[in-house]
Order: sequence, then C-alpha cells, then structure tokens
Amino acid sequence: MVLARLARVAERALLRVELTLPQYRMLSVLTAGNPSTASRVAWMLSVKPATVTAVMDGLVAGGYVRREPDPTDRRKVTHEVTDAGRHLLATANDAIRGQLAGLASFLDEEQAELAMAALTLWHQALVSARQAEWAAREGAQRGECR
Amino acid sequence: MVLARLARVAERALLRVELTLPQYRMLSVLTAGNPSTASRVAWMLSVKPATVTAVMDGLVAGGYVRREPDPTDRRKVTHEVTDAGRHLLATANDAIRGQLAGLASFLDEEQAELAMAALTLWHQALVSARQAEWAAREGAQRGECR
DNA sequence: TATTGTTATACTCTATAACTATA
DNA sequence: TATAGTTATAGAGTATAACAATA
Repeated sequence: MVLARLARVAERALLRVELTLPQYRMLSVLTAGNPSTASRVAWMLSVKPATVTAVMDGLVAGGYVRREPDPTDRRKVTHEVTDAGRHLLATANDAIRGQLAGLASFLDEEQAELAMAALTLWHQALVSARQAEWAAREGAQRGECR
Repeated sequence: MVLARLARVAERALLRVELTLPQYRMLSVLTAGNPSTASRVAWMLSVKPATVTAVMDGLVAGGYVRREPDPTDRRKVTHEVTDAGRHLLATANDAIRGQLAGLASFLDEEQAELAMAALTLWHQALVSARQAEWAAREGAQRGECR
C-alpha cells in the first residue's frame, strides 16, 4: 500500500513541527472551510464526532484553534484557526512537500511530476466532492461516515 | 493530505475483511519477501521491532502467519504467510482496489488512469529501493528507521 | 423528540525502556 | 559485548455508548 507508506512519511515529517497526522488533517480541513462545526469536520475527515473532540483538544491547547459556542444555535461549536495555526500549517506543508519530493526521486523526473500532479488533482476533486455532499445534506443525520 | 485521505479509504475497505491497515501492510511485506525476520519487517515498514511483535500477534492468532525460530540463529524468528494469509491478502487487495477505483471516478478517466499508474510505479520504486537498502546493510544495527 | 457535542471506556498502533536468550 | 526479539508501559487516534444541553 503506497498510500500508507507515503502517509507515514508525511507523519514523520510532521513530527518535527510537533503535529500528528490527524491534527494536521483537522487543521487543513478547518483552514479550507473556516470556521467549522465539529460535525462538518467529522464529515470531511470520515471520523466520528467524539474523535473530533479528542483531537481538537490538542489543537486548542496549543493555541492553533479557537473553539467558541455558536450564538445562533447553542448546541453547536465553531472552530476557527488562529494565526498561529495558519502559520504552523504552512510550515507543516513545506515539511511534507520536502519529504515527498525526496521520495519522488526514486522515480524518473517525468514520472515524479506526473505522480505529484495526479495526487494534487485527486486531492482537489475529493475535497470538492466532499464539500458539495456536505452542503447538499444540510440537516442530515449526524456522524454518518461513508 | 490526499495520502492520508486515500489511506483512510483503504482502511475502511479493510474493515470488511477484518484486517487493520498495519496488519495488511505487514502481510504485504511478508508476502513480497517470504519468509522474513522481525527485523526485516520492521525495516520495510519503518516501524520498531516491538511494534512488529504487537501487530504480528494478531496475524498469528488469526492463522495468517506462522512464526518459527530460525534454526541457524536461534535469536531470530522467521515469519511465513500461510495459505489462509495469502488468500486473505488477495481478498483485501480486491477490496482496496474497488474502493480506490470508486474514488478515482471523481477524476476524468484519463486522469484517473494516470493517477493509478503513477501510484503503482511509485510503489514499485519505493519497495525496490527499500529492499536494496536492506540487502546492502546485512548486519547493520537493529531497529533503525529512516 | 431529535440533534450537537462531550465524557467514559476500550481497543489498536506506536515508541521507549528493560529484559531474556543467543551469538 | 552486541544483537534479535519480547514484555511492560505509556500516549495518541479511533469507535461505541451514555449523557447533557439545546432545539
């Protein structure tokens, strides 16, 4: 499984910026759709709401995310990335790109570029699709993971 | 992080065959280099020997891997995939491929093929490189992860 | 009643450190 | 002494179930 292998490489790169891979993913999702409820984050990551609480605790403690009650619906909680969080994410992205580029050197140059481009495209397609689904099901039942 | 996203999709596909992602990876590494010592598995997966013991316990208990002392050096333990293990791995591979193909449908057909091909190539390049390194350092110090 | 999110609990993966057995 | 592997322990992510607060 290349995917797991490469994800593990990314995870190791993140160690240097004191972020776990799940924390990084949560920060990314938040940054791409700021602010977010816990439900949206859970849906975007295919994770249960309880997991969001657990992982987000670390980001909040580190000062990377601000957690505040939603004034319009007081059951909800909005999560917002702080400046420190945005800065950390940028650093993390650089670290990951660097490591991945190093591994891509096992391919010839043309193949490496194709692979990186394909992954980027795929990423964008998946995120858009997931966001569209979320938007389409406003008010759907909670915690559903597909 | 597309990689983590796709790896998670694979993980969910594996649930149906009662395998965790780390177990699946271990089974793959074993099948590709059968039999293996614990050290080799640890090296191939960038994981510590203690982790190999822990994860392998499950595979042995399930009857997917046979664990036997090495007669030539009784400190070593050889791990060998059983027929059941090989069969399970084949099923798991099918499940993963199916899920991934479903996700690739968010790309246009040409892009999807490029992406899958790029991943396959990358996989082969990484595995070969890793195996070559392992062969090159017979007798190197244990548990080293790079 | 239904939904949002948290807390409590348990399981897996992972690392580190200490240990046993073998070389 | 050094190496192979296990056991013990701890920390993080994850899910399920039970719960509180709000709608």
